[in-house]
Amino acid sequence: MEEVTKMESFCSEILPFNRKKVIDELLRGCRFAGKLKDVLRETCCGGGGDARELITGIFDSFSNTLSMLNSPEFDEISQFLPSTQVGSPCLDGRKSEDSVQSSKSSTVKDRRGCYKRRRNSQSWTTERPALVDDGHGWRKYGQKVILNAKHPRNYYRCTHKYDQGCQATKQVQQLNEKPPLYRTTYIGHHTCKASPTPQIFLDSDVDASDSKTFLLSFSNDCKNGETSVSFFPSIKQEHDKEADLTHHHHSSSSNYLLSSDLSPFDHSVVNSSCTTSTATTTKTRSLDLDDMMVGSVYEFDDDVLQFPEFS
DNA sequence: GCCATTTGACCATG
DNA sequence: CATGGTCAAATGGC
Repeated sequence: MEEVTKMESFCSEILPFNRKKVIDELLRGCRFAGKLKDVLRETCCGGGGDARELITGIFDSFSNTLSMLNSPEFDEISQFLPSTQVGSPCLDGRKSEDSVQSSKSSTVKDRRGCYKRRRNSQSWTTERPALVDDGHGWRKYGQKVILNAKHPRNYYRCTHKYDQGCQATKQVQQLNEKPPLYRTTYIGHHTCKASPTPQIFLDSDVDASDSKTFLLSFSNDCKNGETSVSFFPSIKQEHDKEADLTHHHHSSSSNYLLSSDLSPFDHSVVNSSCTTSTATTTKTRSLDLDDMMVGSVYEFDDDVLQFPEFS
């Protein structure tokens, strides 16, 4: 299985510590994913018993992997990570900014060097007809009139920016009045511990109690030119960590962490998403599910993913 | 009094 | 220099 080979190669590069365990677990998960992929090809909705069994296997596998990665040993791994990782305090944390400021003028009005704009942070955009509660606590810190825009843009930061150092921000701008349309740009992932409420699902027709989390993996098969799709279940309590880890380690990847019911998955949507994946090798990108909503269009740095409203 | 929002100023970036 | 992202004092609501 080519996916497995790529995964092993990847793990060899970034996981020198405790590598075999991690690789074994990831390989196992990949095998399950491959089987699941085949099953889903034959069944239109993927909700059969076989799929459920495989999902359970993948669930266990990746849970184990995450547990290992979250061990203290992982801290040692982090030193091998690329320096371009997002969320570095040196890039956008206020403490480093303040230290810069303190070395300059003490005048209150003089804020030269007091902050740096965040760059390299992962961002994605949603467009929705109404402002919805995404489950996170946000605090407005600015409003700006934007050129050629009818409405001002509002700037929000996570309420846990200072108590937990969460660097997540979002920008909300109303695009239309009739019908109302709001564009929300999320920048950075939540690192705060506060667990979001499931309210994000209440805005859609999806029953929150049945909602599950899946990691969609898009990969191109170099041999026959086909794009393959795998998706894995995840756990709400852990996906923050998962997203964070993946984000830091695979900055140039193309996996999508989505929330949805398993059954209503629409193949045409999956296929159209795949065509936007430019990878000639397997790419992995995960996103913070808590910030994503069913029924929205997501634009990432270089990809577009449409996730339809389920009926 | 505390906390969130408002708003003008400051600053980074292209 | 224009634009937009962020800061922080002022303000308002509870």
